[in-house]
Amino acid sequence: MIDPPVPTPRPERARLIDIAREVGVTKSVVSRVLNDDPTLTVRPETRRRIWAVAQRLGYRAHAGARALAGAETRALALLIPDLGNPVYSRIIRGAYRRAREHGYVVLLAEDTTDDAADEAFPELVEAGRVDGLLIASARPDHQLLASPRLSRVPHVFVNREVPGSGRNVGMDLPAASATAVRHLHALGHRRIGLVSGPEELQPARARAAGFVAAMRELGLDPGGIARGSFDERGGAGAAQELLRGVPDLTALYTSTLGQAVGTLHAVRSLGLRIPDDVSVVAYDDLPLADHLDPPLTTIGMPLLELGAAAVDAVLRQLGGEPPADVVVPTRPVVVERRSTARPAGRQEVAGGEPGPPRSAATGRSRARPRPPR
Amino acid sequence: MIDPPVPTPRPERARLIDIAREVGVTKSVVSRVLNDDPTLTVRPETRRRIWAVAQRLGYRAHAGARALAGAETRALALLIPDLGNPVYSRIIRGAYRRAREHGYVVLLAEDTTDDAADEAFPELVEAGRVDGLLIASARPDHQLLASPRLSRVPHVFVNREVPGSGRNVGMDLPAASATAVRHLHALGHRRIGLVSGPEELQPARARAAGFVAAMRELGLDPGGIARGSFDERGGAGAAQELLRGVPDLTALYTSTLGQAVGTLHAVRSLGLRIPDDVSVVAYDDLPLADHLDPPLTTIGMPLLELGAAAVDAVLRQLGGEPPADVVVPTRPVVVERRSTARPAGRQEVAGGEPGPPRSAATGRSRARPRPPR
DNA sequence: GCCCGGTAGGAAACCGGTTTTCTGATGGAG
DNA sequence: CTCCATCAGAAAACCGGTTTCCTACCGGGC
Repeated sequence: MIDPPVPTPRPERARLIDIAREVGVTKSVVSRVLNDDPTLTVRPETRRRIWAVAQRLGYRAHAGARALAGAETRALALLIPDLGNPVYSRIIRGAYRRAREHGYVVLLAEDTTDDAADEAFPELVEAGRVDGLLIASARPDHQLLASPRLSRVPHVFVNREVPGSGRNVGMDLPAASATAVRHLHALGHRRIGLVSGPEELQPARARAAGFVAAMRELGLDPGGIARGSFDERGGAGAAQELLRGVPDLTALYTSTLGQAVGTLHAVRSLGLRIPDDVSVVAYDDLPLADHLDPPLTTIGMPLLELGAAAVDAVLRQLGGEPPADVVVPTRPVVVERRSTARPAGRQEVAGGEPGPPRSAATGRSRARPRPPR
Repeated sequence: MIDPPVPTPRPERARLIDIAREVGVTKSVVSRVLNDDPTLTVRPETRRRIWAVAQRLGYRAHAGARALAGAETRALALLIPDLGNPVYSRIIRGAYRRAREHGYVVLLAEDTTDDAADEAFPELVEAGRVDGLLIASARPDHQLLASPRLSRVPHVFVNREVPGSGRNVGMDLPAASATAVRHLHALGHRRIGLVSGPEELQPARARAAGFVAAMRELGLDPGGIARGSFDERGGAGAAQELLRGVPDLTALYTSTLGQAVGTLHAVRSLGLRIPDDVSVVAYDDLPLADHLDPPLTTIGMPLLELGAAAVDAVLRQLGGEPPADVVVPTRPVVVERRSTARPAGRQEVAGGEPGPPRSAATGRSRARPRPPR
């Protein structure tokens, strides 16, 4: 016994040549059969046997070898700024699914502000692990945007536009604001405030623009806008500013679900009730909305489609087409829960004019006992 | 002009041979210098120049070529069951960081129940994209667990044990329960209920076992346990069951933050106040806890360390060590917010016996006006 | 003067695919 | 019967690294 049993010397993967040997052809034939090379002519019988053996052996091409041979990696990288934010989980899922339909894998990387971002790009793109790049919610000061290295790889920007890039994949944000405003207007609200986001962020501006346009169109004063960060704290601050500064305010539209959570706090801390005194609508419909108190009326956005569209766009670039901006056509929808109602008249607007009948809320709409005050 | 300008024929990556040519050596020398091959002897001057040129050209080895040449991919895959759950985002972050410290990349894949799971494994492991695998919260019926293909790649189970695998990386769950129980006991609670998870899930059992042990140790009756799924709905159901079935109950400990959200709903829907009538403590400290109403007292777990430990464990396997179970040593801590207080006496327990002074809450611990009753 | 050992690096095989070019056999047309 | 086209597949180069083995040079000891 000179040779002790080695632990794991053989990877034991089936290789092209294993199939070739078993079928009795060369590996080039196997490769071309499995890849449907149209320039190859083989007997149907041989073709069938190759497929059968590949199946039986569980063959899968070595991604590295394939990439090395000049073909594609068949992988895309998706850079996400914050995996703790559930918005992205839907975009990711949409991207995954579409990628799979095209035989691609999506490699996810968190692209936080700190130095980790420096690494994700070189480790994935420059190490040749991926063919293309999806960048979600790029910050305007993202160092990658200025880098010439970025331009050498097909890429798109998802969920936050980079103006002038011609590679933006987005949704109709103004339409989302209009949907929210029109819903509130239909309920009878006239003074509506917008809890907006940081002015330097394009989506914040787009939602604000849509808000202003929709308000004007309905003949309402679009002046009630306050800004804060996209998180709970920002929402609380902006909501407080609006509730204190805008007289007769009966409804708030927030730019993120996080802001909505802060808004709920702010409203209550001022001793007001939701939706009795103030209705609240939030952009983005996520599972959390169901479990807030009260369950939150939201604007549902096509996030799955957004992820899918981003994959489509980058695959088009891989196919040789020039990059182009894309807007997902699906329209925002109102997901009505219990944070919106007709204005009861926080002050003099006590009279109830007729409005559209309230549609059935999602979830159990058990009657909630109202404690006397 | 026979040859029109081709779009992007040259990847324009710097290769080993580019460096070699510029320095005036062969690529084998460059490779060995950059990889610190101890069997190589070179003049310090040559070594220096190689590094300098590599730096200047922004050289990065092609991952595929490296993997093909028998070396490692320097990538690990992390399978996550649900990217919408923020618990995982912390584990992921911990794993990323530790991996980077060792020069590895983490490729993330969502491993949902549906067919997508079938693809993640072959696409990442069998395509040779990764050297090892971290599997988070494997369900006991996960088809991968039975597959012999899994045993051929180094892997660990994170956050949910697979009994007998000898590859579990976990935290001290019983200690978490004990921490919660002791905290509530110190506040004066005597009847404490556990909102537990599905019995077939190992973490649910571990938390329940720790709960029972801690209760017994304090001479309390550990009988108040109800089960539900780990989400909001399960928490609401189990909490309701406990609040209705267990007399004199003054505190609830929930097994997840999601269950806590459901529990808050259930408590309120029975007309009880938090923390005045019922205190609530949740397992897992996440940002959301700060923004619930009231902000939730939680048991903070070492999730970053868990992710890091999982990476360490799989890297040890790559280094040739046999797999072994790991328990992250960091102890759970109480993150006190406003969902816990001394029991006011939901019924006859009205008298206030002295207890330990309330520690300072994280965040603003603004005095909370208690409305008269 | 010769041999020896260390220093500094060269040469080449190999990993597992892809792709282009080439060849042998067959069969039908003329 | 011969020739050419087509069919079916073979052969080999190549991608960019890693790794093992080899070699040329140099100085010193005997």
